[in-house]
Amino acid sequence: MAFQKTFKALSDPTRRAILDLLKDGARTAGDIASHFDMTAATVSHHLSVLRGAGLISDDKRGKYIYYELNMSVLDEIAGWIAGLKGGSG
Amino acid sequence: MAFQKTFKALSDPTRRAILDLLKDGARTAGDIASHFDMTAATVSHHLSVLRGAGLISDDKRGKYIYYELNMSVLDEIAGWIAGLKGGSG
DNA sequence: CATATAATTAGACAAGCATCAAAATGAAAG
DNA sequence: CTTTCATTTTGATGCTTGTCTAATTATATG
Repeated sequence: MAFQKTFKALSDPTRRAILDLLKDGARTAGDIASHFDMTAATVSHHLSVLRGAGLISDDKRGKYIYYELNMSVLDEIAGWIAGLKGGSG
Repeated sequence: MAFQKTFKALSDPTRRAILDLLKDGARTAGDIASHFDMTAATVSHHLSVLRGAGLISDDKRGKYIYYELNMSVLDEIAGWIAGLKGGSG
């Protein structure tokens, strides 16, 4: 499975905070960046990692890029955890 | 929450494989190490990271140390994912 | 076109991390 | 007590990563 990118993406606190931010709906890159005490370039990098892991998707509208949560990959993670709990299966 | 150590621990493929190995029951450090193409010292380091994250617990019996899965931390991760899916709550 | 705004990309750097070999700890057995 | 086995710890090394500044792309507007 392609868990590697996903877990790597989730291992950074800023990236998890971005996901938390997006759970209420899509936001622009600038809006997201304004919530963190780091440069827009750094946040853009984090968004790129999240996108590469399939955790978010982007939607360009004019000057803005809207980012949105992508649940399916998170479902796979949840499934993996459930598998650990299930025992030998 | 103290997710940071947990997600960092899960971000390495060897450590996830160790958890997969332990889902069927406790194993000694040597047994675990024998499943990987790396030195016992390296596997010991990974076990230490997993223990530090609360993902496994150890049980020393004589010459051997048995490691065992610890589900409660995984439950917290699953809960966090569920929270993302739930929306604004 | 020139300017302003939104966002990314490029390049550099320090901190962190996985790995190994070698040394050290701890427990059992001769 | 010395040896052996199981495991960890130490110290070193090269790769990865998060961050920044500066430069670049892309879109809208005067």
